[in-house]
Amino acid sequence: MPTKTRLNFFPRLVMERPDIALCRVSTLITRAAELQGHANNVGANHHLVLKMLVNVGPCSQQTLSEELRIDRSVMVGIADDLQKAGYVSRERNPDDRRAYQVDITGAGKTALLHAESSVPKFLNDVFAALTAAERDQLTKILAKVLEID
Amino acid sequence: MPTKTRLNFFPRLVMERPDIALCRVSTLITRAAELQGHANNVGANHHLVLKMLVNVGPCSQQTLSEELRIDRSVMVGIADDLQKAGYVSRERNPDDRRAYQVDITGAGKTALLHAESSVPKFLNDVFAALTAAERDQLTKILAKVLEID
DNA sequence: TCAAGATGGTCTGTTATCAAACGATTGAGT
DNA sequence: ACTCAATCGTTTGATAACAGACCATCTTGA
Repeated sequence: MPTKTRLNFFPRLVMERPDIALCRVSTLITRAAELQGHANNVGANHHLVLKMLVNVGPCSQQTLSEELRIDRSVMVGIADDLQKAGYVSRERNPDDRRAYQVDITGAGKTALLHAESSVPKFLNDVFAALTAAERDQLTKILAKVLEID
Repeated sequence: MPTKTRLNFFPRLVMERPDIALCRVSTLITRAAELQGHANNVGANHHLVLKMLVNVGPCSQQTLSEELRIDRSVMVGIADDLQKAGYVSRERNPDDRRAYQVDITGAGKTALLHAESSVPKFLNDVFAALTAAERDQLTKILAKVLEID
């Protein structure tokens, strides 16, 4: 039988089109997260919302979605989920009755702590091939790319 | 009126969870591509298939999808599109009648050349914030992360 | 030769995401 | 006071991608 040909065409593509490589890595991350169960990248959006609420206090859905780069219409579902789980409260802002005032609850803080505890392991798995220095470089480069505001 | 608060919470997230930053960058790329019309990231998959066919010759859909990290079931649609456009031929492999023999046509080569010509500008726009050295670093880091075969 | 498993391509259902439109509310200008 | 545009949250429709099942074909091993 014809042995499986190893083409290794992709590395060349990475050099020529890093943008596509970025997309591939990001789907790779999603898969890795799914393998590890929840609280990593599956539910990453929920995770981020809780994290932000702890760090900056009560927010409107709009603020959350702008700051976290999550679409407004997606944020609706996330807020639904978190509220249903009892992780956030969601009251109308009395000063602006269009907006909600989303805030994290005690249960939400507990859940966040639990989720956070599994993050280091996850990152280690995803970026296993990278040295600490390379991870720092990557982080800085990504921050620069995202500085589009 | 209360001035729009700039929270800048996201940079902190980039430091703590580069995996999420990667995902955000990749959606950012998709958006940028859409703004610029086609032949960049919109249709990136089609582009990649043509590019690979030129470089490695006729392939089965399976080989294309493995090498390019595109799901088999997605590859079906891509091959359909390319064939319909006259950019590839698609005949059964006589040695293995399960598999197709996908090959690029003259029209496909022309289309690829045209698409390639707009890539440098696109990459420049997406990675505008990065120096040449940083782009090299990013490319190398991505290649390393993807070295999961 | 024949049965069992692997492989190539396809199709269906599910999920995540975005764009666009909508009602409700707010703010600005007149 | 009144109108008009902007904003907040929501819903709907569209698209991309993946998982899983499916059939046809090939390969392996008895």
